[in-house]
Parts: sequence; C-alpha cells; structure tokens
Amino acid sequence: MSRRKAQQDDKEREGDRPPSLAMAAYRQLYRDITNGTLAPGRKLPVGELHATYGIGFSPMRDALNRLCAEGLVEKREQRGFFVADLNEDVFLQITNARLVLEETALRLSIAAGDVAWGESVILAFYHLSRAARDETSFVLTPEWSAAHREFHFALLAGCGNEWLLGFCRKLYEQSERYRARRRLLSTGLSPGTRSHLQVHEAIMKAALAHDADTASDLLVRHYKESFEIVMNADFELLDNPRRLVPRAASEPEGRRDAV
Amino acid sequence: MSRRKAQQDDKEREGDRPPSLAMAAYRQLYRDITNGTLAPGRKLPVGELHATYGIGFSPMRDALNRLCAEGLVEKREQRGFFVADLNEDVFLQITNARLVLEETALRLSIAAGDVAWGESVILAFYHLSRAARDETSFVLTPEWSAAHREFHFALLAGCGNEWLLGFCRKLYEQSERYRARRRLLSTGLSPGTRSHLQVHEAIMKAALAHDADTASDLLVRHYKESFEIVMNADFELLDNPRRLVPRAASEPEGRRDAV
DNA sequence: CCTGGTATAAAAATATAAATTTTTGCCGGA
DNA sequence: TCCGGCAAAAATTTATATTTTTATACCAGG
Repeated sequence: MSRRKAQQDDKEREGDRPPSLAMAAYRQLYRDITNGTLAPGRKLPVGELHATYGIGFSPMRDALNRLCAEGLVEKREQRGFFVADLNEDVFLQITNARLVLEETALRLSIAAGDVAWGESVILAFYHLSRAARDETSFVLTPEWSAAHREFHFALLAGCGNEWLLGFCRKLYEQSERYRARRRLLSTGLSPGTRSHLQVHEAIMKAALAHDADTASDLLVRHYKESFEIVMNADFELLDNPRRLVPRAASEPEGRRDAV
Repeated sequence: MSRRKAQQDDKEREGDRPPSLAMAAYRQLYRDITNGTLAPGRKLPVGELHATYGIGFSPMRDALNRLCAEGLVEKREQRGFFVADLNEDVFLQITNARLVLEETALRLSIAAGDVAWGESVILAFYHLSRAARDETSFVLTPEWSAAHREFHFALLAGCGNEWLLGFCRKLYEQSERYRARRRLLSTGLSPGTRSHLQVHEAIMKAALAHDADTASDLLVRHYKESFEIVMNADFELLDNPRRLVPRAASEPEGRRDAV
C-alpha cells in the first residue's frame, strides 16, 4: 500500500517522470556515455550494469538497444554491447555532416522562423550568458553544457523540420563525447568563458537580423574552431591541417576521405 | 556431437545468418512496416505479435525498441508500441530533408568518388535495368525496389561519410513507406518501367562525367516528381502546389511549415 | 619441450515463463 | 451525464532456463 501511495505521488509531477526503469537506465547510460564516464570501446556486460545501476536485465536491455540504434552503443550479435568507439576519422565525418546539416537548418530557421523562434533564441542566449564562467577556468559545468545545447538548438528549431533537427541532435551528442574527453585537459582555447560567449552573441545577432550568410558563416567558423581544438587536445597534433568541407558543399576537387 | 557439427557448418556461411530471434523479428517487422502490411498508426501489442510471429516477448521487445529508435515505430511510455504514423506534413519534411542530404552526398561522391565507385554505379544500373518492367504494369516487384535502392545508394556511397549515408538510408526507408501505399493504386506515372529507367540513366551519366550540377539537378527533379506522384496518389490532390526547398536551401522568404 | 588444435567448463548473452504494475474499458450510483 | 471504482488487458519487470561465446586445460604431433 505504501508502495502504491508513493507511485501515486510520483505521478503528480507529470511530464518529466521516468516511470519505467528502462527509461531511467537509458538516461543514466546516456549521461555516462556522453560525458565519458563509460569509456569508448568499453564492454557493457548486462550483468555488470545490473549490479552497478541496480536495474534488471530486461529494462537494461531495452535501454541498451535504444542507445544502440542511436549510435552511442554498438551491439555485436550474440556477444554483447559496447560503448561506441571513438576515432579521429569518425569525428571528422561527424563534424562534416554537422556542418552541412546545421547550416541548412540555420538558413531555413532564419528564412522561416517566427517571432516565438526569435524570442526563444534570445532566452537561450540569456541562459548561456548566465552559465558562462570568468575567463580562465577549464572545467565545463553541466549547466553550461545544457545551456550551450539549448542555445544552438534554439537557433535551429525554427526550421520546422523534425527530421533534420533529429539528425542534428544525434550529431551534436556524438560531438559531445569528443568534447567530454577534453574536460580534463587544459588546452589553448576556452569554451564556456565570457570571451567565447561573444561568438554566440554574434551568431544570434546575425540570425535575428535575418542575415543568413553572416550567421551561417559564423556558425561554421565556430564549429571548425571547436573541431580543431578538440582534435588537437584529444589526438596528437597532426602536421597536415584538417580539411573541412567548404560551406556550399561543392568543391571542385577532393580526397575521398575528406568527408 | 552432431549438434555441434551443424553449428560449425552454419558458421561457414558467415555474414548473413540471423542467429538471434530478435534479429529475425526485427527483419520481419521491418519488412511488414515498410511495405505497408502493418498499417501506419496501428497498435502493436507484444502479445499479439508473439502469437502472430511465434517469437517470445523479449526478442520482440528488442526488435520493437530498435525499430523505435529508427523512427518506424513509436513507443508511448507505459502504453505500448505503434507503427509510426504517416501524414503529408511529415512526408513533406522527409522529402525536404532528403533533397538536401542526398544532393550533398551526391556532390561529394562526384567530387571524391574513385574508380570502384564508378564501377559500382554502373553495376547497380545494370541490375536496375534488368529489373525494369515493360511499360504499363503498376505493380512494383521487390526485386525492382531492391535494385532501385541499390542504384541510388551506389550513387551516394562515394561520399565516404557514413553518418550522412546513414541519414539518407533512414529517409529513404521512410519514403518507401509512402511509396508502398501507392502499389495498389494506379496513378499517372510509372516507376519501374523502362521509360522511368531513362531518368536514372541520365543521372548516372552525369555523375560519371563528373558533372555535379547536372547530376544533382536531375536527382532533385526526380525526387520532386516522385513526391508529387505519391502525394497525389495517397492524399487528396491539394489545390496549392507543394513547395519544396530550392536546391541551395537558401530561400529569401518562406512559411514556417514549408520545411 | 613447445606448438596447435580440440574438448571442457565457466561466463555471458539470449529467450521463456511467470509475476507485478499500469492502463483502459465498463458498470453502477449520484 | 458525470464521477469513482472494479475487472480485464496489456506493458513492464523479475526470475529462470537455454544457447552461445570465451577462456582454460589437455592431448597429439612436431
């Protein structure tokens, strides 16, 4: 009875409740994978996860299967689940895909976005500025990450294409895994600082002014810089400069692996 | 012993075996959803599927979860699985996203594709031509569908970006669901006929000649035509002509729901 | 004595069956 | 007609059983 009562109480805060253990497991794993607690390539034995998170086999399996189809987890038939591996080639592909999709979404947002869209961008920027740190620290707080995500997707949300947005989300969360590895390192630039914030302000202003060219130019540049930073931090600094696809995605010549 | 022997034999034809029931269920459901046997919006009670397909609860759940993350199935928390619904707005979004992504992938393919890529395109076209029917029939064979898919992805595969390709695949299979509804109808045009084949031949020739502009122009036109056909067949013919995003994805003005 | 392959045992994944909640449809009373 | 509770159905979860993989040990051949 007391059990039942508790459930009822839970129900009262509708909306963000995770009633199913499967969902709880999913969120836990999602967090631990995207923030790097569960290292890339690591095996995920259901039994071990069961012991660690205190959740049964079936719900855990549910969660793993979902993560799997989202690309955060890999499933090897009859031999279990693994955290999806990371390497610089994949990161390059993800970044390139992201450049194309986000620029498209941004341009469509600027062209089609309504008043509510503009307001949500302004609000998101406000949240981001509140979460920004004073200059020199290298630790990225969860709050800043959430605000950063909110801002970028507020920008894109006006495009009105759920599929496009869904793809952008997937690419974003993949990128986060790479960024997460950077948290412990202290390399050159400084995401989350007030100076970094100004880049976002510039993007916002261009977007709200319906200047699609400037806005997407700034956005693409922003991502390319992030890419370089993460690349230099996570992997050894390579001698050949990384090539990213040009904005229009129509280059005369190109290497096969350039994308 | 004989048991073990059989296993060993199985192992020899590696690669396409579906050892797990979950995978078998997944494939069955995938087929039945994409070809329309399981109608959009329909509920998928695990118990009923269990009875129909003769596969247990857990594997079925596994399969449903995967389909779910792929967008073919929707999961309503604590109240079961449903075949993802179809409607014209979503179809418009899918088509628009597809236009952008496939054009990008095609241009990258043409820019970066190597000899092996060109050969696989030629081979795929050969298969498509073999599967083409004589003019007037309206029935689409599974063979033609497979060949059609093979051709289009042979074109895109040269881009070398697995993520981009993965998104294209997802959009393609979604589109197939709409096309599937058309099989029983007999509307104007005629996919799978020899005249329809010529469109693909033109695309191939342009691609192999490294004429990216012509190739993507033809491809986009091809998809827009398909869109109109399916739209007119499946839903009532609307008075306002559908607006699709222009190729460059940068239109001066636009409705919010236009994409 | 070392190497290579095979059988065996432990571990882990997959599948089944049963139990527990949660939802849903229905009926009676206000 | 509307509300509340009861019962059936269905989803979720646990517990159990069955395969499959993986690691270890053993034995024949070099």
